[in-house]
Amino acid sequence: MTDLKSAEGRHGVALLYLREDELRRGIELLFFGYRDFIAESDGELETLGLGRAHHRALHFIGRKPDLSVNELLVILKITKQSLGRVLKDLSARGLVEQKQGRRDRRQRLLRLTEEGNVLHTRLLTGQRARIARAFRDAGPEAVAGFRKVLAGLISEDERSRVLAMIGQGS
Amino acid sequence: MTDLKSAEGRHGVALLYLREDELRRGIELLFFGYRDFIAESDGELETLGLGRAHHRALHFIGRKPDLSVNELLVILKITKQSLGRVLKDLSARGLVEQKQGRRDRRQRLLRLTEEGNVLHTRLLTGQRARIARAFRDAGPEAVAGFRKVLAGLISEDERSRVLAMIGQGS
DNA sequence: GATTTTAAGTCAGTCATGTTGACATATATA
DNA sequence: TATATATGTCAACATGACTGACTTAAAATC
Repeated sequence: MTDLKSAEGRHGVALLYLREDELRRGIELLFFGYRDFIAESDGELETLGLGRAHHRALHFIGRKPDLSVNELLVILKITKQSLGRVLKDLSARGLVEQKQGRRDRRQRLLRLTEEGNVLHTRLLTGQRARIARAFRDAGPEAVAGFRKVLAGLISEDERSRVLAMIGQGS
Repeated sequence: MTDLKSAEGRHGVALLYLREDELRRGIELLFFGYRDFIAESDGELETLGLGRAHHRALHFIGRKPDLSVNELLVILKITKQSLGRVLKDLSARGLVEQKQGRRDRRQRLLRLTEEGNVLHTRLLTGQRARIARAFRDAGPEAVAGFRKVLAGLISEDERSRVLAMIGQGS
């Protein structure tokens, strides 16, 4: 009855799920859900003297071995200098190694060491457990919706590229 | 055929959406979707010399005026010292004001000034536009699924409290 | 009424992670 | 040969978190 601003479709149909407070709920759910999901690995990382930045790099390197530094920069959207520090830490701890590219010898291709892979797997397993529980509790249709909405939140000019990188579907 | 680890239900039914790579996709979608969603307000904030921390505080104060400092601390899950700096900035810029609680005079109740409310509205409008587009493109069922999954990602021991705070449903 | 707990604020120091800007080196490409 | 690209590095700085210690005022409890 109240608070239906910008929630009327062009046929006068009330699009209830687009009401202001429904949008606010979506925004806040994203905040709390993301926060708690991401906080999960923190304990494990802390014992190793690593942070979330290291985790992100580890994730994308583990996911696609022989990734170039530049590809990783594009994925993470941080500066070369920021990533440089992270990679130095990971190398120093023997979690990541770099080798010269064969086709392009300017490139330094990144991959996890065996030890790095162990950590990557351990962290990923924890995150998968959490998201798997949420997925299972919510059911397959909900999961499809979850993806659809998140895909729509990705910057339009990168969406197709990002979705292609993430994998089929979406 | 391949990669069905932990994706078989106890009846042997392949729960495709729980396959390892589907979970990974979910994790990555969350990363990219959240990142781009959150990055949106940054420009506007930067021109004011404010950051995301200020935005979060502003959001929850605007959303529930006369919030106590402690309530805000619980919501944001940061330390008193971190919040202190943020509130000092917001007060100094005349965006937030504090008044003594009447029932409990130890409390400092927070609310936005008129100017603070203008900024809050401006930022929220931008975020709403983005999420509204994603919601509209995805449709109501997808939105319901989006919420269901995100609610499931919230820490179990706080979930009901957080969901109650966010609002009806979910 | 005295004691303890709670709400809030503050000072000081540290850490993680991001930023700019400038510059160097090796290699690929035009 | 000249230019562009991929990477790395030095230095300085900003933001937003943290810990630990301590204060003040008010409420709650003994």
